[in-house]
Amino acid sequence: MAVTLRDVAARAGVSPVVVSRVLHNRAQSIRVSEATAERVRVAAKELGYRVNVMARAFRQRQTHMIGVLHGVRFGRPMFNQGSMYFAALMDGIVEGAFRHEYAVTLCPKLYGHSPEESMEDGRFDGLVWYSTEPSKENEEMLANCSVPLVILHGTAAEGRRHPTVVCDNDGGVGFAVNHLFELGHRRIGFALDRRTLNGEFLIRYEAFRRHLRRLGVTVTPADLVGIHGGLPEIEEAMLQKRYTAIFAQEDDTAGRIMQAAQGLGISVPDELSIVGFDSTPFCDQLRPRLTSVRQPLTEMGNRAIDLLIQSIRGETIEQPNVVLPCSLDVRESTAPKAP
Amino acid sequence: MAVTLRDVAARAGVSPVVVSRVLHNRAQSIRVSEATAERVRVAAKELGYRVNVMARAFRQRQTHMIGVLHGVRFGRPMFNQGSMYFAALMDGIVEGAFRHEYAVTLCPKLYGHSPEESMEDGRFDGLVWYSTEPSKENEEMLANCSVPLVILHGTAAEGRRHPTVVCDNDGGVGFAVNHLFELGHRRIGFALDRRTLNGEFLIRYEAFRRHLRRLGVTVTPADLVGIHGGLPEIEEAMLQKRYTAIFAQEDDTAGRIMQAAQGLGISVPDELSIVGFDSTPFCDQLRPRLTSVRQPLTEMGNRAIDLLIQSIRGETIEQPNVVLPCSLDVRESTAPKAP
DNA sequence: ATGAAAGCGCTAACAA
DNA sequence: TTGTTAGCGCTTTCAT
Repeated sequence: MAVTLRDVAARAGVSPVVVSRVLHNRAQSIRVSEATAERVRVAAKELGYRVNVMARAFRQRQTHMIGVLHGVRFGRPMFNQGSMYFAALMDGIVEGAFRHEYAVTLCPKLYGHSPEESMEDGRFDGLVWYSTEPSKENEEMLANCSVPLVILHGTAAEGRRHPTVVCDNDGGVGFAVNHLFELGHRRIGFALDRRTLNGEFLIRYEAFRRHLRRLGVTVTPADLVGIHGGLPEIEEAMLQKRYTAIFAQEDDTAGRIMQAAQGLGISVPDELSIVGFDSTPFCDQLRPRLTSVRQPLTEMGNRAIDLLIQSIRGETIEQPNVVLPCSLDVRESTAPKAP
Repeated sequence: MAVTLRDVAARAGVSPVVVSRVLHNRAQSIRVSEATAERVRVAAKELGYRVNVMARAFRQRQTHMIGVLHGVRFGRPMFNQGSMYFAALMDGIVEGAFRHEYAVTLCPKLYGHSPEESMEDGRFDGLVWYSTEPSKENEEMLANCSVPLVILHGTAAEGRRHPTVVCDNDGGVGFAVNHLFELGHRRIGFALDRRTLNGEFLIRYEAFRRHLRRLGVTVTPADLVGIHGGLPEIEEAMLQKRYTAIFAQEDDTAGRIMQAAQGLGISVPDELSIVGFDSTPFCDQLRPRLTSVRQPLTEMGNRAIDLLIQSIRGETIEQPNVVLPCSLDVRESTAPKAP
């Protein structure tokens, strides 16, 4: 059996309360004489005392643990797969949490059928929700959550009461559009994969249209290249719509388009320029390497934790809706429009 | 205040024990009549009862949480950096843990100055130790740990009492050596970075020598190319020792050598073939892409959890020292020896 | 400065 | 089948 406060107290000839105060109390005054305190410290060391964090968490209703989740209808998160999105995000989340002395937990129940069950089972002081899909079900879950929570990839505009962190999608899309425009492109398509629709695609699509209009380029709804089956839509877009450039709102999608284009004998970037979104390491694995809008995922995770800690502490958050700037990583998949 | 067992019991007109049995007991017989049980379930639902997992963990001395750590003298783990080693490993660990209904926690205390303090503070049912350095300090920590623990990248040979999981380093190195030999290479160096020495480098180095001897190639200790400063050692190895191939026992190191060689005007793979170890996504980002021995990191993490769960359950483990096979991913950094 | 009492929510052990 | 008792280890409150 492990050594408890009681044991230390007995050895030091004091009550358990005193031991608790000496060893664990972080208040300015521990209200114990230095002599007694020293006796307690010695006893604790001799016995090899170690606090039982579960007992403490139970008693204090404070676990110093943060949970990470993303709503239903998706499987468990993968670090080393595809665009490494989750790895980049988690680096920020873990860094932030560690900075505040919080642990980060991946809990199977948060990725199961009814995460709402476990969101408030006393396990987590706070939650980071990295929403990929703005479904009604998910919004309800968020609305009903009584534990501090921060929404990543979300905005305030949707009537939520939780703090949010998002990248400047509009600005990011602007970089991509400007870049393509300056290269001489005028026929530009906006591509998305209907199977992995995220909560930001609409914002990005509207930004896309707005920025092109600003530059005097006409865009029609037909310029939205939806991919769900695979080649057919891409083929149509390439051959019939005769785009000279495509902006894909996710790197994965951009990669698929690049592959499809090459399969059709269309040379990238000579005949078709492609820009992706996220600028994950995946971009460097494509041939040619993918030009992409960089979303500051790690910093977003970091900031989300800052907001979460404030929320846990009950502090009022002056700016609860954070928007972080994007940038453009120009690689090899974009080139001047062929004359 | 949250709804407790007591509240449910009161509403259902039974004692708290009955509620506990109905809602939480997984034994074959809950020893409660179906009528009562139903009443309890209804009451629980009406009140929106949710178990307090901290209270339960405290009481049962079981947290269903697994901790991940790596010993002292290293910082916090990064997912999206360098070779993505940690991401690959964690995918296996998380998958395994979720499969057994365990949560995985990254705890700042496990990466702090004295992880031994927190290894046994009641927080974790078990630990996964992915050791990178076999220091005395770390071995002591392992020896003293009273919580179930599995060592990744370790072998039984070192007198440890914990289960271990490791890749077949000898076989993996054999693949690399055979590959280079078949390409005609005879002057082959073994490179390592002294700043990131891991517990397996010696095994790999000895395997390297053994396999070359087997093929009738002489190897001397001078063929060990140590990198700690950077260019100088690499330059010497390239220009004076006139290797036609280098085997680096880590992808990162291989990458650095590739860069250095190219800086010296040595063409890879035409003048110098390079093979790495791990075959992480990093290999695809190098130019030329790096041929590398694949270590099944994700599967290793997965298997480590299986062992850990057995250990937690107190089951006897028939085969506590798992060795998983490697393979060779041939990419672009190796070519036939120039005539 | 110190201690006594009480209880967080749950479940194991025992009793009825 | 159901209930009573007791206590996990800690900290908060209140008394001394």
